Amino acid sequence: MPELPEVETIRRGLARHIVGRTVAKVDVRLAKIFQPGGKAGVTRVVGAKVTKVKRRGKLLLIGLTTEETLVIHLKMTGQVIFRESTNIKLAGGHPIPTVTGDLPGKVTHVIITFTDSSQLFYNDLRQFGYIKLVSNGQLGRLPLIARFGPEPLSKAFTLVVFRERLKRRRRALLKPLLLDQTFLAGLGNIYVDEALNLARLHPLRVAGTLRRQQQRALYTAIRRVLTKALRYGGTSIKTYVTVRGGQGDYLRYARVYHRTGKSCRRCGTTIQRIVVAGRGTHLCPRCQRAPRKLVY
DNA sequence: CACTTGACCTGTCCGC
DNA sequence: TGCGGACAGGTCAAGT
Repeated sequence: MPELPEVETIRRGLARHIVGRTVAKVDVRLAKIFQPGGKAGVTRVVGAKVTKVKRRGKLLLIGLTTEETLVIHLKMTGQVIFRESTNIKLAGGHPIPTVTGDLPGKVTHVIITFTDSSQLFYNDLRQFGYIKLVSNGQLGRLPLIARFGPEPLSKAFTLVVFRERLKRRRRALLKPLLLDQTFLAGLGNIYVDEALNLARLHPLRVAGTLRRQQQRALYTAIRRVLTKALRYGGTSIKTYVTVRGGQGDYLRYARVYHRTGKSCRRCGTTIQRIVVAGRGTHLCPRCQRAPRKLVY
């Protein structure tokens, strides 16, 4: 599920709801999700107050007064859902659309209860995600974080920086390159396809062959796509929900992702699906011309 | 260096 | 209705 726009949407929701709350209890139902597991980790969190909620790449970082941080990776199907209290209905009175429809449900693996009895649920159908507890001093040394590339929406990520990084990876193919979190932190399968289409570049183009104008187009496309997705609260396919259980709306505006067989919004050509880097890849074969001599 | 594949899991969907 | 296979938003390690 969650790429930068989804994780950032969740971050904003969390920041609004849990900052200042104090952890009363942590219920770990599936041990491997909460690391370190056992009593040790749980004990360190109980009594701590949430000071801030940040994001780096696709990671959620929940800062605690204990100088430790809960690091959450949602991977493919993780959900973080906040409920004010067990007795208060959600806005609109709608049930929370989790995978199973229940909350907690059978895919709820961790429940954090705050002292005011509000709760945070970690759901994960495929169980790829995790919650780690890391001291703030060690945060930057987490392998994932240590190797992250720039934040695509940050001021520091300029066209000049992008060009420099492309130069260093000139032999890479665009799709795997953009999926690589050490190149840029936060893009995933959806927004890579979207950005490449907007920039009119084929996923199998070799990075070093881009003309300057195409480098610029790609840079702009990445930022525009992410910004737009953020505006619509991300993309809900199957399991992504916001902190309040809402859906992201970006799929309505998607250019190619999840649109195999439909017509390109720009030229009407049928959107194609190919496999690149082992991932389903969507493109318009007319807007995104295949590199010379490439047959797939 | 850089790509591909399989692994980690559970569920859905589609064709037969 | 059942069954097998492909596929699903992400990383990681291993192989080429």
